[in-house]
Amino acid sequence: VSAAGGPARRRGRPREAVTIKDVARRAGVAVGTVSNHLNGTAPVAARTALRVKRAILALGFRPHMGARSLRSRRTHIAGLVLPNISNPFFAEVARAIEHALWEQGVQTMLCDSSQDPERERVHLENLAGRRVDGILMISSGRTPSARLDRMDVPVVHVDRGVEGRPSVVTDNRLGGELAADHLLALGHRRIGVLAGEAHVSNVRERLAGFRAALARRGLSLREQDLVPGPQSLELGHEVARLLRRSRPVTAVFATNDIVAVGAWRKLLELGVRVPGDLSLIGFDDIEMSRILLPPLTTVRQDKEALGRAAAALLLQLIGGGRPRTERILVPPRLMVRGSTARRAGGAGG
Amino acid sequence: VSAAGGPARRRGRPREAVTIKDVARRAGVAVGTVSNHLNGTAPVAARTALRVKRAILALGFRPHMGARSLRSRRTHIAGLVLPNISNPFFAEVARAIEHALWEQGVQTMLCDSSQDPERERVHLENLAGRRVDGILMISSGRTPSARLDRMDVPVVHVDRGVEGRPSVVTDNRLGGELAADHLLALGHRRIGVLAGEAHVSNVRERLAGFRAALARRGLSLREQDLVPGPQSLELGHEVARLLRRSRPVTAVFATNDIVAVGAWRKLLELGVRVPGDLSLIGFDDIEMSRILLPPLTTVRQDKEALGRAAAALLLQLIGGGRPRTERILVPPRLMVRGSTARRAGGAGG
DNA sequence: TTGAAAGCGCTAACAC
DNA sequence: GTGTTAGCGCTTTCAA
Repeated sequence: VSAAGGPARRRGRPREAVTIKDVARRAGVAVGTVSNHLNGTAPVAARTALRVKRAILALGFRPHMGARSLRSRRTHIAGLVLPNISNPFFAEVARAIEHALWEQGVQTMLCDSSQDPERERVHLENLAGRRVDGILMISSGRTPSARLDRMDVPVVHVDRGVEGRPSVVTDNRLGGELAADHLLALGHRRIGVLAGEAHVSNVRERLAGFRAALARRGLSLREQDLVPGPQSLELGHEVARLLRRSRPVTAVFATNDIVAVGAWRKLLELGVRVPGDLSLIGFDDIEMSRILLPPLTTVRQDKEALGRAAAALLLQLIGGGRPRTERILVPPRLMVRGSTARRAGGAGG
Repeated sequence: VSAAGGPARRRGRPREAVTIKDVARRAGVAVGTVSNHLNGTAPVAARTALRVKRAILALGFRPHMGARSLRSRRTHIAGLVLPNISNPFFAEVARAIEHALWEQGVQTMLCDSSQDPERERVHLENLAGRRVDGILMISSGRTPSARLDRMDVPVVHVDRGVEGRPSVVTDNRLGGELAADHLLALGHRRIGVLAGEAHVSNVRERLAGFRAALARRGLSLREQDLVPGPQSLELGHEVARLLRRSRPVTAVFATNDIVAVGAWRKLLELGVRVPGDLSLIGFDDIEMSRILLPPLTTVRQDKEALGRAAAALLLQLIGGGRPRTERILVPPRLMVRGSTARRAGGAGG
């Protein structure tokens, strides 16, 4: 054995990387043995193990995950594609996902698509190129189905489900019903909706549930009382339009809390009292909803459950076993707070 | 040329991975040539290039980034370690960082430390094991310096600077001064502070600036008017304590907007009018600050600039060139909105 | 138990 | 211009 090369001398910043080979040499064993020790692949004699351990410590050896992945074909990375990490709802879901994955030794590659299908495409491509083990995705709602077909990595949709693909979503339809039933029980009959965009699946579902609940009472949503548009504070401001009707609405359902907050703000500016003059209900239950005064009545999504279930489903898919169900529905919960009240001066029923 | 193997038949989910070798065979060229074509490492004849291109398309070949990294010693991954992605300020910075890195072909590994030094340690270790090209880090403030020393990857601190290490931070000291000067100009003399924790560097800096501005007027912050604690809504609630003094404060400086929002909420509950009875100023300028009524006067941090500068600095460090400066200061900006006003009934000056 | 050696998919020398 | 080949750091047969 020649002494050529010498042990890990450190120069400059990136100190000479120490490899499993260096460890083997120093411990006087074969690289395979070090590997076995590291992974418990095969039994290693206690004495040998000790020497290996010492060598690792002395050299400050750290296994190279990339090289490991090349052989094992597992990167222990999952991609997380979402429309906007600054959106508090997505951020909370992202956090739950990151934590759940991390507990299983999987790291999260953050991909912010800005709700842009093209950017989403590039991210998907990059993730595939990295051979990530799987992908969790809150879709822009405009992801071509063919693109998903071509992925040779398991993809689980979160929050915004996609027909026929593994999805973990809140029972949005039920959520919509909860919102409607709550307002109806308070005597409201003329209800406006700040709706969101039709290509976002959960918006459609919430609306469907909402309409169904109205229909059960023989009521229906008048098209003029529905304001579509991207879910944002600005859409919330449109609440003003719903009040300029000849027969204005007495309650408003916003399909998410951001929109509801926008409406809340506008109403305050306009001097419309909530819930005195108008009841307001949102969806999601982001932290901010609790803070407003009056606090916002809303349909709560369990972000933690959403994230954990999505991570778990993805892990199952990666594991290869076809799981029992590929569509997981997380129950929503009505949070009655201060922004909704019985219809003023109404005849009721 | 034998037909053995045949073209990419897809079976099951993970379709037989097609490698550069397959492409080479199909195009009837050497792997080196394919590589050259892919990377522009060496000129490739137009005719050859065309055949390679065709083969790539036909086979649906996608270069394996992992294998590539193993040779090139560049993963094109940066780690992003932060205390809590659900915190709107961190989320906005994270978004700016992700976008800036992405534009340079670098992907972001999200590591949420939950402000926990131990979790932070494991994340740092994982990132090192992955041989990420660099790390951007919003430290828990309790990261042992030795840990950072051991990293053989460039680390850039964001938002919370660390003495003697590459950092990109808002000029927090100046920010603190801006806040104080604003309140002083409005005639306030007795000012309370909802402070945060001393191990967070930017809290210290903001406080120092705040104190310095007071001192210039011959004033000083009385210890009893300073409430320390983790920056959260709950700390904001403590504003009540500042009002129970024999000579209560007329203005309050919260070292971040979350705390300010907590205070705002508490004050509303208590029937204390803002800014009529009490002026309130925050720090950060998160989206929510604009939405409250009255909107919150605050010291704005430019999250976009912070993120971009941090990404740029990290990229420079990775490139190897020692950049001009390793401590970048982003200027803050006072946003005067509705939550501060001239001291009521004060004698002024 | 342990050692030797063959790759994982790709890049980078170096020949031709 | 293009082909060949030696690794990058690791796991995983297969022998010994």
